[in-house]
Amino acid sequence: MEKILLVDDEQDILEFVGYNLSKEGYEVITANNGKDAISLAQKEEPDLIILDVMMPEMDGIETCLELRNVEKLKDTLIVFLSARGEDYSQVAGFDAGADDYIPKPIKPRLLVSRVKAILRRKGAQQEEGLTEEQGGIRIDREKYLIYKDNKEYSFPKKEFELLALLISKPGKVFTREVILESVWGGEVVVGDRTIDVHVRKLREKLGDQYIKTIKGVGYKFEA
Amino acid sequence: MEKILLVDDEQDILEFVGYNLSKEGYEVITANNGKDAISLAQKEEPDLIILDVMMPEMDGIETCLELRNVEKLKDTLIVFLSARGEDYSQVAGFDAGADDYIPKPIKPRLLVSRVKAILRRKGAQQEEGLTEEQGGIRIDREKYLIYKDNKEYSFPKKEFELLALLISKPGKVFTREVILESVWGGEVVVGDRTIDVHVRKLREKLGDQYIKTIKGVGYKFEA
DNA sequence: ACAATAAATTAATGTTAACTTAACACCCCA
DNA sequence: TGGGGTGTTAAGTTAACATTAATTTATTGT
Repeated sequence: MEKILLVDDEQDILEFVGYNLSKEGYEVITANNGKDAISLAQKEEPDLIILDVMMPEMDGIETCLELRNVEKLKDTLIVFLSARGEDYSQVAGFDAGADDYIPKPIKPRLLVSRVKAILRRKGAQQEEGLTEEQGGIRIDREKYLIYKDNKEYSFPKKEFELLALLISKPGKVFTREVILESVWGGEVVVGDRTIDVHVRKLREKLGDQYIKTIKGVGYKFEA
Repeated sequence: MEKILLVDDEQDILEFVGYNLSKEGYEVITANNGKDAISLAQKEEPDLIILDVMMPEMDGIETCLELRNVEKLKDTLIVFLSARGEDYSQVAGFDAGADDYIPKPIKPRLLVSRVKAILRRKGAQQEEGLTEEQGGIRIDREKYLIYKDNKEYSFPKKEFELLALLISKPGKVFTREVILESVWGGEVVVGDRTIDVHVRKLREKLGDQYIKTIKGVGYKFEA
């Protein structure tokens, strides 16, 4: 049974969303602020965390960033609840490392289908982890090797990590912020062109067709 | 239970692949040439068709093209089996309307995980398709893509954000002021015609019927 | 420990798509 | 019939990215 941590300051929402999810067979645990959420998440290691964006003291974005800094929650799924119109929250949310978002007002059916979809995607990724390849390129973290056309290549660390990140969710656009955060880590500040140059190297080695630029947004991998 | 139609001229392959798939709980039916495959597909309407590229008389590509001409098989999944090295078959196969391909020699585990992945992708599409679509247009923020008539388009950022805003509340009129605030952000001051031009571009790409002008008020999206 | 080599970053400059502006056409209504 | 509001096109401008080389920083081998 999949475990979902629900975080919101409003008791109503916790009950409403919690009810709908447990009805579908999920195990639901709750917290009503960011702090509790973080400690509870570490103890319970849920499969999915649903965070309200708007909360007093520590909002969803902030909470999300903190969660992402916890090693064992690195690939826990995080989904935001955000009011329509707060369009910015989507962008900011994805920057903070969210995997999806659910618009308010909450419609039970949409909620449930989103949650199902995202958990399925995760299951899919884990299952495919070792065997599945994307667009003829396979990556082996353990051996630190890239396979393409039956040949194996050994990439430098940063290039490897960058490729691994992009390929981990083919099609998804990763912003520069997310890339920096994820490949270079928290506080490191590197120049503006560093990512570009690494992308260049990857394209040089793999061919231009794999990594696509979305101007003003970021980069993505495509098969 | 999902139904898979297996097409190959070699009895060995049919048995080998068929065995591995039915072991995983799929219902497997078989044909050993293109002609039979087409008539069987029409009768049985399988969820997935696995076609060997190399077959006497009518090869996989040709069979695939014919299958794609049958209305009720339009979105049936088709996967090719092709010998390594016949790299071209991938290209030709995808041109013919294939959804994936499995390389020979066939490794049972890869085969099964590919089949699972592709059927899951289909399931996901169908389920998610319903959630956020307006008038045949769907927006995927994560991939930064617009889908219309099963085709995907990549829009520049401002156009994307503008469309996303309008489509977020179909029918609602957004004033120029609100649009500027939301797409361009707080303090930016741009000229009077800027929004018009972006609307023009969207209409050019999507067709005129979607974005409606309310004179003296603003713009809205309509299905 | 040192040179040799590779990797990562910065710097400088080129390139281009995206965005904005400008100029004018149109249309409807007072 | 003229003015407010919008549509259209093309031309101008710029922000973002690409590219290449130079420089700094790590890693490796002896």
